[in-house]
Amino acid sequence: MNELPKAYNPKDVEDKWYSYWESHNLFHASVNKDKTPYTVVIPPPNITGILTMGHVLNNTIQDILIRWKRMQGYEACWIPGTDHAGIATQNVVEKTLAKEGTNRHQLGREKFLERVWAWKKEYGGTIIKQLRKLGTSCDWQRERFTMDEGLSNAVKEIFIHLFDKGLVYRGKYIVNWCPFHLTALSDDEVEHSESQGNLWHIKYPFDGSADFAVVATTRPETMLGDVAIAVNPKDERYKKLIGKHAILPIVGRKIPIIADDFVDAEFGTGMVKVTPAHDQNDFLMGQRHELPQINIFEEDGRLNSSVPKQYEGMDRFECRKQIVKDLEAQGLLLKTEPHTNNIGRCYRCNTIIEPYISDQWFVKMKPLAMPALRVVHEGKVRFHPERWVKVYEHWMTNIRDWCISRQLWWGHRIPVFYAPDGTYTAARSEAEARTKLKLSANIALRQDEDVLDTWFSSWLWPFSTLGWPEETPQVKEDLRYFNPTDTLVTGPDIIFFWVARMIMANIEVMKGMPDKNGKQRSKSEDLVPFRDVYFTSIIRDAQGRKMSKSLGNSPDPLDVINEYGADALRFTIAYLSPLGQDVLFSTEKCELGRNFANKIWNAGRFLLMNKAELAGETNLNLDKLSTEHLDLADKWILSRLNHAIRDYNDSLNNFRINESTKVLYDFIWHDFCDWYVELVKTRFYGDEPAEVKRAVVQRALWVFDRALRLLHPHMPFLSEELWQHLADRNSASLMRAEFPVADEKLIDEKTESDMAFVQSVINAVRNIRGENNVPPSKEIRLQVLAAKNDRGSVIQTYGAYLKKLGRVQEIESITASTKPKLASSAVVDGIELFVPLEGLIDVGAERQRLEKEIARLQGLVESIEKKLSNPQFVERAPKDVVQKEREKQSSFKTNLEKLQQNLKQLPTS
RNA sequence: GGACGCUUAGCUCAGCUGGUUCAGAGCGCCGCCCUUACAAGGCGGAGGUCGUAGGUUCGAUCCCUACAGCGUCCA
Repeated sequence: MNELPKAYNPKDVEDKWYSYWESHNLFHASVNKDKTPYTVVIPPPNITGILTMGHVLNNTIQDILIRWKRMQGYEACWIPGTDHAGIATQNVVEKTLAKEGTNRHQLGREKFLERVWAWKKEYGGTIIKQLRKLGTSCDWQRERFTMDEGLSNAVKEIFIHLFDKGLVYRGKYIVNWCPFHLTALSDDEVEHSESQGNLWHIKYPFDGSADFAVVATTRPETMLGDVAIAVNPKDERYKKLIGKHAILPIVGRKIPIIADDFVDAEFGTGMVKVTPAHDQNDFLMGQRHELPQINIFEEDGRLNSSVPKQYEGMDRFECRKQIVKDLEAQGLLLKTEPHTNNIGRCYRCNTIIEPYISDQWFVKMKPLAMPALRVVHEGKVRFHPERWVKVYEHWMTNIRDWCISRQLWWGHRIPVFYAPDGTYTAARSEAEARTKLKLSANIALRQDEDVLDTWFSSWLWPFSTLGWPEETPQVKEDLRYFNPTDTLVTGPDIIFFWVARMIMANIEVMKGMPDKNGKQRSKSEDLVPFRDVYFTSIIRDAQGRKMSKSLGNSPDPLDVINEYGADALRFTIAYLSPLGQDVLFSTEKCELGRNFANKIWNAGRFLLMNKAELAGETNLNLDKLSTEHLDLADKWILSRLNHAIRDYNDSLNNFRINESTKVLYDFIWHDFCDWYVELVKTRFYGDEPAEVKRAVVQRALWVFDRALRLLHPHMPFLSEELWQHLADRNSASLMRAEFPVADEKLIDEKTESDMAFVQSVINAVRNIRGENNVPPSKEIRLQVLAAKNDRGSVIQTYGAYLKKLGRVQEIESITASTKPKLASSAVVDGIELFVPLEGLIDVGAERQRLEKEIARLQGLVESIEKKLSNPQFVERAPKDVVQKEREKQSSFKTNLEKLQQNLKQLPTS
């Protein structure tokens, strides 16, 4: 066989294995009654997006989970797909049109949508292609898009369902309006931030009096739409003014002074202007007092014709400046004080949101929220980390209705049809609408122009991707089998946008769905979309700043993969990602994963070289562990391996991704490479019979095979490549190999403690060498003064290990009377070790070394002394704790005394 | 203003249910080494009174309270 290259080169293997897996259909899952399903739906990335580090983290975690479960024998199904991203996509295409000197209005709706679809076809799959580079084992046959036919039907269906149930309604309300995108946004699409502004105090003269009211406002331009002044009814200062009128400056409108509890007497002067068309609170106040609504803005934020001529057409912020100037000129501006206010901005374009009255569609959320809150309280949906439950709870109990209409073209058109007389209904088609409205066939209906919020399609994702609302046998079976899905991996930033709403939709739609055996479930049972939600960390740069395009601090994952390999990136990001904490990432950190990959590669390379050497062409069967000629190192590595398996499975079961990563790292690098491979060399190169050597190499390969299985979910490419090299796999793939199960019988404390002793002796010898600066080339002898315990025999038996790993040429037993005079020494478990170093030893350095160790032991002895001399400790602490302390005490004391003797023996130079 | 999280070695962070030589890892740093898998490596070493002040407990990095600093979300 060919020898492996000296360093691991990811480029040689990644694409090769990805296409192998895909062409062998290994990612596909289908209903299999003999297996338990394990399902994950991908958070669908935007078609406009490219792969970011956030996606890398998120999808690495999903792939780890899905590969792990798949190997464990679950029918593991990971459903991928993309999101049509209404605003973002429309934007991209509009920008292209602008470059061509045209716009969507010139093009018309139909032509424009053709352009968007064309764009989608060409660029919309970018992120999906990029995901493959990461090694994601998605079932690509199930890939969906929120605008494909099936999902569009799902959107229609749920809209009609909610409309008929009275949970979707239309109304004229204040909404968050983006003057750039010319559309309404939901509350969640508005991002609030503090900004430095002013509080302007403006005089409003009373009608027929020289006196005036003073109102304070942060938005003086909206006074053009004022219809009242409000005070708190309990405010003694203004009681007598209620019912009187003032003259609105500049406009000259006569407006009433009203009383409303909402007014905060502490704010400003305690008198506020009321602009029902441009402020949420004023809107509600206006309704209570039946005030008119005067809309002063065009959709793009310029002033409209309902204001005095000189302001018409002005931008809202220009107008603000002008109004302030004009008020000042008229002596109506009393003062201007700095004021910090909270400004809402569009989450897509950062434009300041305008509260704007318009006709919009809403979903009544309270009835949907109640069961969705219940399932989280009942633990049917669990959050990891759990603290997000509180955030969820708070939002769900204070939930507001969801504005779902958008004044865009790219999206699902609202399935509502209007009759000439103004009546309307929701329906699958115009014909159906006519039937519902009881109209004759010759009456033409008009469909609503608006489209739905993108999230109105993504909240259906856990069941729409499985084919709902189609009713074919295939879809029915898939839905029963794969829904509820198991784990959702997503960012906490979309807990309201998406997670909460999916829970609502699933409960609402899946009501009464038969279970996977076809058994009808009760209508009162809440069917959740997923059982566990893992909230990922947010990826930041090394300085802790959020990744952003404008800062340019966001590495391109494809560059990182190119430089370090996909496995290295996956491993590093998983290693850095604790549950619920942010991740500070920088590209160089991938050295961790790359170095680890290279280490594993070389361990494999070493084993394969020896396999060729010791077993030749013999086909070593790696299915079964050979238990012939087991020695301490073998038993030890089996014990460690099973520890690692247990810890790995435990950590993933508890969603501790970074911990599972550390288990792999420590076991493979430290236990396997640093110790086991080194120990095994003594047998490979020793003088045992060939048949023994074959057994040893078989076992080492077997252990390595299990290590690769453990590693596969984290590092799929590297593990597959090496696994294929270990034995003839007959076109099998590691992807579908059985995941290791911990064998508790092989976890052996005695073996581990014996081995720990051997390691301690080796460490002691290495320490002597290192501290005395004895280079590896210098030969040293080890003299052992054994106490009467079984440690002595361990040294006897495993002398070869000490020689190899401690680089000792010769080991001899001595007695108290033959202790060397000039030697470096150490004590391990009461066994005294001497390394005679005549001519090499720096006595001063050796004294220092011993003194340091003595001081350390003295510290330990003293602290235990203190504990044991405290009668309350001895009385109240559990017996075994006290007993352990006593044992520690005596062992420390023995070692301490011996060290002190040896120190005394050293000549004082 | 409310809720939540964080503060441990020079840097980035583990440390899960209070007691195991519990004070750890990686990087960086210092010394030795190209030892027949790996210099992307091996071996050894230095570095921290676990944010501050109290409390609970026989015992606190860990539990409680207050405070400070940082961060996130909501209003």
